[in-house]
Amino acid sequence: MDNATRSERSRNAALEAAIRIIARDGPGRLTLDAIARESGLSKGGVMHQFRTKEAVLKALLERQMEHFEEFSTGYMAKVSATSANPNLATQLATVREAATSPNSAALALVAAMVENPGLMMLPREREMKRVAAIKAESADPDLALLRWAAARGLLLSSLFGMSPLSKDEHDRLFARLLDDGQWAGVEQPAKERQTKEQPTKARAAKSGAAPAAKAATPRKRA
Amino acid sequence: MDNATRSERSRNAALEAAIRIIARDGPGRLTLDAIARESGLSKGGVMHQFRTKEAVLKALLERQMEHFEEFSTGYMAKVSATSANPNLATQLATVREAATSPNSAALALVAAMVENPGLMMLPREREMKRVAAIKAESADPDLALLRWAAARGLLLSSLFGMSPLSKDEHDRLFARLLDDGQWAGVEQPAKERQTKEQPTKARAAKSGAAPAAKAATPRKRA
DNA sequence: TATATAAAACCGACCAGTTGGTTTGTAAAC
DNA sequence: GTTTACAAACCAACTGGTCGGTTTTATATA
Repeated sequence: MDNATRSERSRNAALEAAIRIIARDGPGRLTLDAIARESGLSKGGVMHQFRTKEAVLKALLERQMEHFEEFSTGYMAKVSATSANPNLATQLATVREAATSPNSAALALVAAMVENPGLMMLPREREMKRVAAIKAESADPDLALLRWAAARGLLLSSLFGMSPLSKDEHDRLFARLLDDGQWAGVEQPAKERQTKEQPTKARAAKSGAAPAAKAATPRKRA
Repeated sequence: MDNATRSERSRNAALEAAIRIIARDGPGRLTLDAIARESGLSKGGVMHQFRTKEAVLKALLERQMEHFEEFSTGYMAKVSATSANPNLATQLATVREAATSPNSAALALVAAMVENPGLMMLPREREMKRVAAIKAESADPDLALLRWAAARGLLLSSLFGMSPLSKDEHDRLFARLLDDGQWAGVEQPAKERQTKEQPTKARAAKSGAAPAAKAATPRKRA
């Protein structure tokens, strides 16, 4: 077999084994020996492809980021023409994809954080760009951010096995998040937002009692 | 020194050391030896207070849950009279508290998950009750769930060091989440919600295309 | 109150197993 | 014939956990 492809096959086998281990046994069980066992390679073989464990983690992260990047750009291409906020739509859809995909490669992220929190820098930086794009395209940046945050909440909760929601609810919520029409009702032009809530706790109700009233309020944008 | 208080002081020292370690070095670095070193106790001393590492984790979890439970009930007492949805308000405030508190004890959760995913059962069950209460009290349960999810998204993101948001934005978003008046505009009575978004991926634009147009669409309720 | 004794809290050396990583050897690809 | 891909034995450091012993506190007795 060709040398280059042989190498790539081994790298691939190792990384996929790693993901399998994380998903099955938890991030704490991801060791080099375990990867060797699970992939069929010898430990020496694994170490030949990745000089350190951190290299494995980094490769795992990059691979996952690449995967979702791909999904992202594909989705973006489809909606950028029709959507007013394609970046938000794309991010929401991507997060949903991550939450849905079974062996969720997003587990790589968890593993990375456990072992070496510093590695989180890479995804965080990429995320900052995305958030910036979302804010830039939105008539109400904070609302967009909140929709984005909600999606992430759903994703992370289920990723860590602490989601109290059923799959049905999960899907329904994502659908509503993605539906721009559902949110137009609370949009507020960036600056003139009335802040009726001071950051201190101990009171947060005041309004909200008569829910239907506000619904009819007309909304325009620049 | 009294025996009982001596014990409690040691337990306390160990648990606080544990939290410090998780926050500083990541959950993967939490070992019994590290706890001993960091707390000033000897390893034997630590082992005397906690028979196994799992016992440490469990104690950490329980302690954290107790702390937020306390905050929760306190907040609830204050707001239950005036708010239309006190459970949601309380949960939002509690999550904000967790996200704000510096040494965030919520890290215990991460550590538990890494070491023994089964431990997540306890917090998840408690969470399910809370979510049920939130749904029960709300005129638009899904909207409430989404506000709840957004709060969790903000919390978990910053907890894992992957929040791309500034502290200012963070605070502002929580404030808006808590303000019921800001959300009345999109409330929809539980059942007759239009689902224009099927859960398959690869298409989610269709609607939302002409955003302003849709915004004017009247939404009525029973 | 003084003292003997038990019990609890704590220490630190130690154990077997595991960890990330290295070294040495070998067969195939170049 | 040199480099590349892999295997297998190996290593020091560390892992969770045990154990015999020392100190501190509690209790009984006189």
